[in-house]
Parts: sequence; structure tokens; C-alpha cells
Amino acid sequence: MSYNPNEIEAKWQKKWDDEKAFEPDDALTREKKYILSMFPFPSGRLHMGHVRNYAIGDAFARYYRKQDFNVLHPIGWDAFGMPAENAAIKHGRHPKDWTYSNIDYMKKELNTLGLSFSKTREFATCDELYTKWEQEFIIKMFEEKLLYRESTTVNWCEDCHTVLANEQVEEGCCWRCDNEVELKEMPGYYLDIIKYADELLDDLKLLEGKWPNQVVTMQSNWIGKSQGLEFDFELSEASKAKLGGNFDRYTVFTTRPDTIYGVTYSALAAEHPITKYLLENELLDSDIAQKIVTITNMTEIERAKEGKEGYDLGLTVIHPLTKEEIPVWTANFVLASYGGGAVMAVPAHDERDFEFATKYSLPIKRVILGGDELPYTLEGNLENSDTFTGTKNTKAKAEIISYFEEHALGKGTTNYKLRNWGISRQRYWGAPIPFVHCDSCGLVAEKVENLPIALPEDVEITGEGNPLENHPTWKNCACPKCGADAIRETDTLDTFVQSSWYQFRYATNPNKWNETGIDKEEANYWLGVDQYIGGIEHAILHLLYARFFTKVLRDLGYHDIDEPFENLLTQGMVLMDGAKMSKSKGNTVDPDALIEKYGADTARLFTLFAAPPAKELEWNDSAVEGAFRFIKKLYDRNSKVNAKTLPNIDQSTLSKESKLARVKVYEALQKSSDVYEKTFAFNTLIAACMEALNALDKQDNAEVWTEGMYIMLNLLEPIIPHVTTELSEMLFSRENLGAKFEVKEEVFVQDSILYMVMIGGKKRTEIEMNPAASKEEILLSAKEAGAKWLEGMTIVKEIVVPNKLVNLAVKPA
RNA sequence: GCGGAUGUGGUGAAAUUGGUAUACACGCCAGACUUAGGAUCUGGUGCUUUACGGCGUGGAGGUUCGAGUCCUCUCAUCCGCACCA
Repeated sequence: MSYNPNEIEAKWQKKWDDEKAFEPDDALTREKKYILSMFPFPSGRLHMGHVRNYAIGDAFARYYRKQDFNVLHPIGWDAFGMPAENAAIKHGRHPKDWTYSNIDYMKKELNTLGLSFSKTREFATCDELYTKWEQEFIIKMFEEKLLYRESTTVNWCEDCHTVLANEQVEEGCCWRCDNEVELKEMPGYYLDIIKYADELLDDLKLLEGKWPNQVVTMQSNWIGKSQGLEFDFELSEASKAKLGGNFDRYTVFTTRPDTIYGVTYSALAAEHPITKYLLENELLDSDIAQKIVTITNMTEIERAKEGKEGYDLGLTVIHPLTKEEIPVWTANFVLASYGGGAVMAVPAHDERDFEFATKYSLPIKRVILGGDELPYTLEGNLENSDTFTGTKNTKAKAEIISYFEEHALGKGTTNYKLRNWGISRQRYWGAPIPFVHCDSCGLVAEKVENLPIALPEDVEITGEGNPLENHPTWKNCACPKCGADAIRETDTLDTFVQSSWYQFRYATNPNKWNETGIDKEEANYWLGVDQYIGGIEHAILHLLYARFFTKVLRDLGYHDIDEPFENLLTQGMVLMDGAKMSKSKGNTVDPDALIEKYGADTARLFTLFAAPPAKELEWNDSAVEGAFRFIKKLYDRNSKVNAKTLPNIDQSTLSKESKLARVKVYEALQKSSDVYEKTFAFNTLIAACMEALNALDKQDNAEVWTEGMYIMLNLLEPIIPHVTTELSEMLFSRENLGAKFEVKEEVFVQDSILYMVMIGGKKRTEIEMNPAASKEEILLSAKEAGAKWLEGMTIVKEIVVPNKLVNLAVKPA
């Protein structure tokens, strides 16, 4: 019978379903492994990236199941989001209908891959039951003041008609549609992620060595912690008067308090309240005012491209130490969103300040010695700095902060680049934010017993405005506090909120899903995820938010876990002709067609064999053929097996070829645990199995064949489960799949050992030695064999590396 | 600019962590079987040289009996952040 993947695969997929073979054990007693591939967005069809992601995850899950771990390997659907609404706009389909029918279709596709998912724990994040618990968390966060509403300048994508979080802006463009992001002032809901910045940063240490370095550093840079001094500049009397007595002072932040005596001007952001006041009250020349307004209309990227630009505001402040009067400018390089939107400028020791001062002929005052050229930004002793003169600048930082604190002029403080997470989206297809606006009570959280606040089904989605806002009745409600007529919040939650806690939802037994969002005991048992697998594109967004949510939910008492994902494997992209597969480029491979032609096992084998998982995977049709050939060959060799159990082999009776075959089989066995637990180099494990099969093929001992197949089918089962299970059932009644193997050392004992002979560091010849030969005997043989190259030479050093080589260092006699 | 990675045959990639570089696979070449082969099987395949040999892991040095692996410098490519005071 020849290999027929479609038949075999359908058979085992059905059997696994019928046997409910992959459900975790409800008794939380055994040691566990939680294996999770990032859940998919139900876009409509599976792509090769999914295949790779789930093939890797499945290999881990099946491996650990075989090692007797209690394995949780779930799947679900990240189901809210813009594409559902875009489909509605384009094809007139309801987002809910579009989403759930996509899920149905993709579920079938996933099923043909033979993945060992728990099927009872599957859910979609748009299920109302999921929304219900998410809304509960949101309300709790509001009660704990981790969630607040404020009106501020936000990133707005006109294409998506919604606000974006900072993390969702890539080079000034929307992460989803690549449209240029605009700035807009509007109210929204924020989660206080900055409150957790220190823990998020510090706990990265726990992930070192378990997460890719790159991801750890990216998160650390994104949080962007810096320490320094915060102090106030007091405005001069004349300036106070000019500002109508509305301002006395403003705060600045610096990481370089050591340069405080070098301050020659101060600069405010165009959005700073003082700048705004001057504009609104027409206290500036009209052409300057006009130019400042132009700056406020530009994004940060545009401002950066523009070069340094600024205007004298005609104000002065008092230097806190020298009491000198210092001019105040507005400058386009001062960011409104960081450090209070105002800076002290030290042109002598800061490149930006220097550039600006040079352009506008502002004074430059040197306060650190070292180098000839300005700006000087390296270390050195202070000068022109009153009592601090002569102190090393690194030391002076702390001393000056202390001085400010002692004299109540300012304080040491920490700043982060991280901004609070804006979670409102002005879209329909998301989880409604469970709040109500009441004329008398203000912002009120919905009562928990009223959850979920579900989406109305009868909406018109046109792409114009917020569909919930436009709905005639949905937003009308009673205030949960006073009962008066009130208006429901029409913003929905960012979809990243859903993916921030799904790992806990899976861990909760579905029979409790009605009663609780997260079961504490089960969460504590299953989490953290022992192996998380997904794309590097989530290095900041999802992975940072999920870490944050984990800590918040811990502090709200839902569980005791600090980090959600213990080990992270970021898989590389699937490429074709050197470019990422995409519909628009037309360089895609359809997984369905591939499975139809070769079967799921070939698809899985190829994706794991062609490259190590973290690397990019270049698609190659003929290499897919190669993977198929290997499976076919493996299948054909079932006729070589002559027993149903693992034979006891007398090593001494074997031919050289049979001995080598056993070596290869046991080498593959040795490799296996290393690959699953340390290196993740599935490609090398597969190569080792190919070598073993090639070596078996070069000999004809039926017992060696039986042993080889018995072991190899076990090793390959996590990678190509259908064909291995089929063969295993046929040959060994599946007993080898659960078997544990000892590496038999006698297999590696050789009759003779080949030593390489190096003379003068160059490989010259080889000698064959008895394994029991002494060092002296080996050297003697080596010298005999290498006599030709030793002529006229004196040996200065003799090195024997056991079982490997002899190296004779020589020099001319 | 800052940070993180990566550079090995025609291609995807290995190398027990300092010990015979190129395992495994694709491709290519030759042969067998075939009406045919884009099926299957067998053998070969780093470069160079008639040969002995020489040279080869981006480049240049260094450490070592011995370096793809360690050190110094350098080049190239990819990714992330980017006026964060």
C-alpha cells in the first residue's frame, strides 16, 4: 500500500476528535506545561504564517504530552477589530456574521492540520461572555483609579476613524492602514500603565535568556526610564504681568542637573499652556503667532524633518541658582508629551540646544571641562558652577539634586517615554466601554450585574462616524447611580485589551466560564505560559500590554502571577522570493492547496525543516517535494519491521553498517530532548532522523530496522503526527508513542577509532586505533604515519585529544 | 544617532560550544530503469591545480598545538527606536 496522506490524516483527525485526545486533565496534580501559539484574527483564510506558528506550538504540546506532563494547548479567536467593519462597509455584511463565519471556515482549515488543541476551551473574544468579564475588569480598574477619562491630544487615523495608542503609531503612520496619523484633541479613556512602568522594566530581568534579547531591549527602550531633576522656573515680574497674573512659574525636567549653571535660555513646546495663553490673548506678533500655530499642526515627525525652529516669546524666567534673567523661547523640538513640555537649555553641553542657540545667536556658556569643541557631552569637571566648580560632573548630578531638595527648589524624579495606554476606539466592532454619562453624577461605571453591555445588532455601518454614536436608541439609558436619563459611552475598547488576558481565560475551566472571568486556582496552576510562540511584530504592543494586564489583574486579586509568558519564541516571517507573503504582492502559498496535494504532515515537516523557527522561512516548492519524499520513504519502510516490540539486539553480531545505523538512531534520540527543551532547532532533529533513515537503508538487519522505526516514529510524532501514528498503530499498536527510551551507551562503543593526524597545525593523514590504545601508542602510530611530514623537523609539542585527533607541533630542526 | 541581530557552497542551512568546516535537504551533473520523464533508484558535486598540493566560514589583525567558534578593529545587510531634554 502506498502512502495516502489524505486518507490517513482524515482518519486520525476524526479519531482524535472522537477520543477527545487533547483535553487537559482537570485534576491539577501533575506537573503542567502550558503551550500557547498567539491566537489568530479571523481574517477569513489561513496563511502560511499561521501554519508555521501552529506547527511549532503543536510540536511542543505533543512532545510534553508524551513526557507525561498535563498539557494545556488551547486556541481561540482574536475576533474584534476594524477588518470586520471594513467588510461590512465593502460587502454589506454584518461584522458579527462576517466574523463568526470566518471562524467557522478557519476552524475547519486548522482542523486539517491535525493540531492537538483543546477544543472545549475555544472562544472568540467577541463572545458576549468574554466581553462581560472584560467589562468587569475595566470597572474594577476604574474603581482603583487605574483607568481614567481625560481630554488630550491624541493620535487620530482618519482612515480608520479612530484614535490610536502610541504603540500603534509606526513612523507617524497607522499600524493597520499605514495612513498618516493626525493630532486631535479629544476625550478618551486611559489605563495608567506608567504606574507599572518600574515593575514592567524591572521584571524584564526575569525574562532574560527566556525571551529573545531583542524583545527585552525593545520593551526596555520603549519604557524609556530616565532619572533627573525636576524644578520650577519662576517667571520675572514683567513676564508675570504680561501673562496677566495667570502664571507664576512652570516646571522643567532635566537628566543633566550637572549642567544647570550653563543654562542660557529655556524653551517651551508649542502646546505649552503659556504658549497657548500668549496665542489666545494675541500677545505675540501676528506673523510669529501664525508660525507657532503652524508648528502645532505638524506631527512630531514633520517637526523633526523641519529642523530646529523657534521664536522668542518675549518672556524671561529667573535662574533658580544664579538668579539671572533667562529668555524664554518656544521651540519645535520640545515635545509637549514629555517632561511637562518645557526644558532648560544648555547649548554648551547638548547638541539640540547648541544647534538652536547657534541658529538664533543665543549665548553659550561652558560649565564642563574637556575637549575643545562645543557642544561637549562627555564627562569632565565642572567650571563656572559656583561651589560645585571642580566637582566631577557625574558626582555633581546627585549633589545638585540634593541641593535643590534641601532648598526646596526642586526634586529628583523619574520620567518615562512610555505614555498611558489610550484604550478608547470610536468604532462599532469592539467591546463597549461600560460607562455612562449622567448630567448630575458625571462619569459613572455600569453596575456589574448589568454586564455584559452588549453591542446592538441593528446598526448601519457606513464608514462615516461612530456607528454606536449614530444608533438611534442604544446609547439612551438610565444612570446606574441616580436613575435619571443618561447617555451610554459609545467608544469601544482597543482590541489589544482582549488579547491582554486571553491566556487567563483559557486556563479557566469552561464549566466555570459563566460564573467567573478568571479562576484563581487554575490560573495559578497553569500560568505562566511555559512556551509562547508568535510573531516579532508583537514585541511591544501585545506583549507589553499583556504583561501590564497580568500585573493589574494580579493586584486586583484575580491570580498571583507576575509574568504571563515564561518563555517566548518569536518565529520568523514566511517569505517567497525574498518578500513577505501577501495577497497584494501575489506571492502567497495557499495552505489548503498544499495540504490537499501533499497532506498536513508534509506542510508541517517542511515548515519545521526549512529553517530554525526564529529565522525567516523562504518558501521553496521543490524542498516541499523533498519533505514529501522523506515521509513517503518512511512510510514505505514499514515492511522492514519484523516485531511488534522493541527488540533486544546483540551488538556483537552486527555488521558495520547496522552498527552505524544504530548510532544514527540513538544520536537522533539524544538530540530530541535538547531540541524541544533548549535549542528549538527542529530542523536539526529532522535532519538527524533523515540521517538515521538513510543509515538504516544501507543495512538489512530486521531487528535494527525494528528498533530504528520504533524509536524514530516516537521522535517524529510531534512533527508529523498522522503518518507516525498510522505506522505506529500498524506496526507497534501505538505502544512506542508513549514509550520512554534510554540511550544505550553500548551502541556508541566503536571497534576502532579514527584519529586525524595534524602536523604543524595542518591535517595530514589519519590513523585507525584500538579504543584501548594508550596515549603513547597513539603518538607512536601518528609519528609513523606522518613520517613524511616530520622529516627535517623537531617536534616541540604533542597533543592527543581522546577519540579525535593527534596534533604534533613542529619547527625546522 | 542609539539599541538589537545577522554575515558559512549555486540555494535553505549544520557544526557535540576551541578539535577532520559545509551534516541534512534543495538544485545541478552523470548513470540505471523507461515509449517518455518534470516519476523512481544509484553515484558525484566548496574553489583551485595535470598532479603533489594550495586556498577556503564578510574583511584585517591577534590569542592558541589547533579558531566558523575567543579577543581587537573594520565592512555590509536586516530589524526596532528615534529631537525623550
